Amino acid sequence: MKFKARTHTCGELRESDIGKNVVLNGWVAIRRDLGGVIFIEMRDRYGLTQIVFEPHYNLDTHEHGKKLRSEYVISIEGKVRKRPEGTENALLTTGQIDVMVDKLIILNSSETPPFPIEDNIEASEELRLKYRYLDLRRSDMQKNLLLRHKMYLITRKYFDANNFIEVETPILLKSTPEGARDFLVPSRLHKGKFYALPQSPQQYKQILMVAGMDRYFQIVKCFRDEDLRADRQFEFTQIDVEMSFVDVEDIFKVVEGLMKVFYKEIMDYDISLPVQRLTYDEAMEKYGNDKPDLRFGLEMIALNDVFANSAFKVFKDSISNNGIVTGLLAKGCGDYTRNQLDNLTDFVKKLGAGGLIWMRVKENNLEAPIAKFLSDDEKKNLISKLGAQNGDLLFMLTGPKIKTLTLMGLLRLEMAKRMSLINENSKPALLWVTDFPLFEWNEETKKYSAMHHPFTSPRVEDIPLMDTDPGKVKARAYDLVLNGNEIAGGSIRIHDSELQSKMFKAIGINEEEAQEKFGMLLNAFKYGAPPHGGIAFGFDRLAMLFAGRHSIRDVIAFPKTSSGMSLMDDSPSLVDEAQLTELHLRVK
RNA sequence: GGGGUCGUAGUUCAGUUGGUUAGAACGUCUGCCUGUCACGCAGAAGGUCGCGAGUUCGAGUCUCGUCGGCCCCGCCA
Repeated sequence: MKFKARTHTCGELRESDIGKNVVLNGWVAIRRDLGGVIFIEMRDRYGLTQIVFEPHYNLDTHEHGKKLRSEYVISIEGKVRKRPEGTENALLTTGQIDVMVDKLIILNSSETPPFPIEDNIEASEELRLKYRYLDLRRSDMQKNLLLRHKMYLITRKYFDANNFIEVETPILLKSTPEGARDFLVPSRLHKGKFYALPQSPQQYKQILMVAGMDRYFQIVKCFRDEDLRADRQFEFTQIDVEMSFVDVEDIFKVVEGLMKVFYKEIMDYDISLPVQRLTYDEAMEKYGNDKPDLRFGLEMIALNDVFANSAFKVFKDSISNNGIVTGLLAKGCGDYTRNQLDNLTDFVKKLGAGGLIWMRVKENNLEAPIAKFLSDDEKKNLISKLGAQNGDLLFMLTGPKIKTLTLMGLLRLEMAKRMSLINENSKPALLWVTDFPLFEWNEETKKYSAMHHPFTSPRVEDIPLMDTDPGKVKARAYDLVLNGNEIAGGSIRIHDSELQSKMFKAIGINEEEAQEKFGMLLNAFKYGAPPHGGIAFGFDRLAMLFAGRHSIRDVIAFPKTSSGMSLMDDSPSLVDEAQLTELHLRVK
């Protein structure tokens, strides 16, 4: 089918183009056939233009135009005309003009789409994913992909300007049991052996430092076979960064610089630097979360000293077992009904809490089922410590430290929702969380494991603790948090083999095992590894936040559902027996 | 692995205590209509009530199972 190259896009024509003969190519967005005259809104990536078929203007073309339906692909030639007085459409950038059609070529017809191609549609996400090519035809989604594209450019420009080099690393590599579950790829040539897809290019980027690349970055796909969430997909994109001869502050400077450029170029907003910081311990104690949302306060308060000598058995047991009592003050919520409170109790119980202690503050006293177990002093101290006033509601949780703080952190978020404390338009709350624990106690294996990864450097002053009290060792690890979302995480790495051995020993990996699992990196380190460190951004999450969305699926062209299916291509799927045989596999 | 929630026309939804022929809006189709922009008017077609069992004289509605979407906990170095 012959058609001419467009002279203009569908978002381009203005009053200054009146009188021009133009060619437009695009889709039929909306048809309004008034019988004697047909109006078509023609759409492409750039916008909408109203084209007009009129019998007096061109009888044959008008006749032909009657065939048009939604989403037909057309090419038209016509003359730009000023719209008659009073019929301009201020909602369209092209609303001052019409294109009177001289010639229409129908390049393709279309079945009626299952949902309209427009913004603010009510189609279910399931349907949108099945017909993703139609979903992506919507300007809403095209805007998101355009934003993503812009972010790739900003990223590459920024790192290039700062002397970083983008290097690609392998997609097929050795499986390492540490960390997330690997996606495995069976080897055809090596019977019974497997490659893994990268969870991140961690070891490769460190090796690039050994190779003297000095400053590396990469926009890279990573893969983790873990359950999906609104902000987690099997495959996701990182901005991966590594630098030599640096300490924490150098990394922060580079990252903050990038965030500044992002905000400036995407939102035209000047963020104030440096970004504020909290240690992991502070974040957990005040917000019950290692990625706290600081757009609102609602801080938790540790109450162990208030109840240090409490006769209340629940507190007494908890505190003597090294647990914590944490409190949360909900200002002005003293009028919550018993039903609402039962509902909140249910909320924390379902998350694993034993129960929820609540108290209404009334006439400078506390009204609650457990009030009778507390001494007058305790009540007084509790009120003053939380800064509670009449009409307030307070919550307490007690139990093992991290678990209890986490639960209260979830209640904090729930209360923030109920109290409407989260304003989506408030200024961005950027935050560094620092001094993460180096180790994490694994109850199942009864062993310590690396919280970040086993190449993370401890704080120098904590190195002696690695032998005596591993739980107390802090790492030179950090996360960047934006509005309660972890958007980047990294660490200064170990580059000294003696310290590395100590690290492996602490997490119960002997020399032989270390060589077997991490030999590539350990061998490289024998030949002059510079001190180095880095960070990796969750690119999709960042794009999601800049797009003002609540799911990374909205900024990924072809995402999977929360059960890991692709509704458009119906994967995962069964494969031929022959394929399995070739790969030396048998399905149990 | 666990919790919550949803699944009815192409789409978004309503559907009472289990009871006649399952409704509405939008969309689609047909006819009329020369300035619409949510075009209008008149009419029509369109249903495996996710799927499978069970209870019942009778199931969209109740029970069990199962599949799928979304959210969360666990998990995600």
